[in-house]
Amino acid sequence: MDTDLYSFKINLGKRIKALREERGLTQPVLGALIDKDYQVLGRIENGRVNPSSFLVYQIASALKVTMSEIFDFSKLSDS
Amino acid sequence: MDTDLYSFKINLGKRIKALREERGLTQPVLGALIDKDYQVLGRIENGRVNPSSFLVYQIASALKVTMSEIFDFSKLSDS
DNA sequence: AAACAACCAAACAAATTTGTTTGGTTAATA
DNA sequence: TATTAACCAAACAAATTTGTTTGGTTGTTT
Repeated sequence: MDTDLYSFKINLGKRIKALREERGLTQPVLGALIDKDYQVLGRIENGRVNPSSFLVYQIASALKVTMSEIFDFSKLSDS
Repeated sequence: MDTDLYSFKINLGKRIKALREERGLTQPVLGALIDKDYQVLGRIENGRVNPSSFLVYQIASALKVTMSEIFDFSKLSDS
């Protein structure tokens, strides 16, 4: 479920981090792929921001996953 | 193609508008479903903003479509 | 030990989105 | 004609994201 903003940010961050690590990419390397500083990714992965849809779209493209894949929070091991 | 921000906003807006109209919903009605003024939707549908991922997520939920469905710009009749 | 890479997090200004109000257009209807 | 609904668009303040710099931690390597 989890439809509030706080949980959304946390889950989105976890999902992006998991997908990035599955591909063996570091934040600096993924950042270079989308032309952003690694701090931008860190902020997202740690759930501190609600990133723009375009930014998530760019991340999905760089990770070669669909948007639905990124937002499929059911794939997260519930902490 | 179309990876620049300008095209992204235009295409995202067209896609949301198309999906909303397919369901016979008005901006005020869809707005009520996500507890937003209809002007917020108008701004998005007309490509004037790059909405937050959470907002798009809420719209997708209200329209009962996946995020990939919303971001599948290939389904747009090329203007 | 020193150097390096990866990452977290805070801070700041600048840019943008968001919430809201307002005025206008168009089409349908009473 | 008058009214209503739907929509576009501009404007404004407030909130938030974004870009960037800085300092710190951890683990690895030389």
